Amino acid sequence: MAENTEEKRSLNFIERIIEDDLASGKHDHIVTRFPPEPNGYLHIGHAKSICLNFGTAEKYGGRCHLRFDDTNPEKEEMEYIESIQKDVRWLGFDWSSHLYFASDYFQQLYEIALLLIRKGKAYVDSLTPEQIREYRGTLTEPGRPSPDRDRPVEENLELFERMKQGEFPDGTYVLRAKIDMASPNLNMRDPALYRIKHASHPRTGDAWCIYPMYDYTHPLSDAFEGITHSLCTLEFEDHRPLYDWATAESEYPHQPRQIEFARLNLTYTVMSKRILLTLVRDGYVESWDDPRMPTISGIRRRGYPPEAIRAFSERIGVAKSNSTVDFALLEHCVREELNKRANRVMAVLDPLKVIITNYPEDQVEHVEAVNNPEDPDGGTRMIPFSRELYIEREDFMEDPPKKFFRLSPGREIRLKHAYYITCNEAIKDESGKITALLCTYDPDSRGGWTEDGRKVKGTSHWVSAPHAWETDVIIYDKLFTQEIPGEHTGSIFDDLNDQSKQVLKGCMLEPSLQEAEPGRYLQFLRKGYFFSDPKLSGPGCPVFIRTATLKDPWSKKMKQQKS
RNA sequence: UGGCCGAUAGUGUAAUGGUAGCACAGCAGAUUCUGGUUCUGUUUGUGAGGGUUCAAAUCCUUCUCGGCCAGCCA
Repeated sequence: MAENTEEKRSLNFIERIIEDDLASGKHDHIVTRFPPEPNGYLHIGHAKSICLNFGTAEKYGGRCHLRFDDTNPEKEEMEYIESIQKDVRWLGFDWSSHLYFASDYFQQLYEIALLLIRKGKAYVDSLTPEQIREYRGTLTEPGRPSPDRDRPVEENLELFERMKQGEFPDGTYVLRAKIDMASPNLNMRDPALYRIKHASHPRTGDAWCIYPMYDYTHPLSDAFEGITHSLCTLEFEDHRPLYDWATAESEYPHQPRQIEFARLNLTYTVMSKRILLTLVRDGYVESWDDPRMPTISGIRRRGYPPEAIRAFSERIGVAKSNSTVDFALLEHCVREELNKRANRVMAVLDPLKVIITNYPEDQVEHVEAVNNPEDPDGGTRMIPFSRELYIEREDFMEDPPKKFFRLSPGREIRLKHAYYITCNEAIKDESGKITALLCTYDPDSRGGWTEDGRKVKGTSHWVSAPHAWETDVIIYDKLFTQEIPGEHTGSIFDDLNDQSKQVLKGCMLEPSLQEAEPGRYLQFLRKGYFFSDPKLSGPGCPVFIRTATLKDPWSKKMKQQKS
């Protein structure tokens, strides 16, 4: 059909495997899964995995399951189960009816454990955790068999039953796979399959006091669900032989295949759950969904659109080498999306009063403003203009450097959508601080242009003073000052950016903004992309936070010259 | 000096024996009622040595560097 017109995009190594499997007839459809443990909030690294799993399934007309790996009741909570579902949906993915929980398989898993025992492939061990570690050997020395390794099947069965019945306290017994204590891969040295935990599970309550381990549960869950390609991160590479052992020994007809890829690392951020928890717990940020956090809930509040995250995920690709993606690429994807859809509005964040001396005292007129030049259907709105206005303080310089083409004494600029104005005088207070600018306007320049076609290089945004809505605006910046936090200082907490949150008081916004509903993506003209934070906004009083700056070569150049 | 995996511009990722490409970042310019967007141009790369071949990022080999593994976590 449209084959010729479509550019042939190169495949990543996972797609290559899938296409081979489809071509060879090994599979006629594919099934993937996203398997979070509900023990915390999802972050941008999980977003990569979500996009990869759901996106790949979508691409090949298959399906992707959302499965919670809830095998450790001590760490897991209902709250996380809900937030994770919300995050996946927000990213734009749909598991339809395929929502699963490893805990739903507890009975099935238990029965397979019985099978393994009967086959002589598993045994109940009474060694303590410390002893098991000793017996395991080291990276360079083989392990030794546990004294319980050759316990008779009947005895194993009986003990396992009693474990299940709750006869033993935590840690007294464990069910172990009987594989190879001399394997160079430590995961194969008789790994634990079941442990005793007298803990209440968020979903199964007190029905069980033995819980299966990840290495046992995960491959079998994949098998039960007919997962064809089980995508996980690199650190599970060493577990693959065990994954294959479990699916084979279970004698379950479907054999899934585990494929590992490199997890996402991003400059200027940390992805470790432990550190993120510390940031929240010790008050470095305000919450899990603090807009500075790399959590999905954080970036959602920050005003990053889900489409941008998906585009980002697409662009970073997927491979097997450890890598760290430039944060600038994420911001690029955010700007690219927001440029298309964010309406342009005017907000003066650091106001400087401008008085148009030749404009009638009580006159107010309304000028028409295009909402989004990138969107032909974006429409226009009317903005009040009057004798007294605010412009950005940084848009005026008394003694401007070269290439400064904003306002200064005797110079003319354009007020966006309105008129040309010329500055005549800067009013100062006793301390020498400029308090107001006296300007004149050209009545023939209404709308921001003139018949004579004279060039006006500078354009400023502005707000009519009597109509302005005065409010605070929150400016967020990177949480860390270093590309790799802690790389040089040894502690990521020494590299925190103490300027990561600033509340700007007394900002002057165009009046229509007071009506902005929560969750609006906006561009404050020349200042950046802003978002009405759904968490902080109330009816009639949206709270705007900065999502990202605009690219700004001028201020970058000024900063470079300073330093 | 155990095992497994990896190494391509600054960053990320293609090229699977036949012209090393794309994106971001950087730089320079054009356009612009946002110093935004858009457009054009451009700097920079196959970790090292050896081998096979007419031809190697790609195959073989040695080395170097990096990551992961000794939870009854996932």
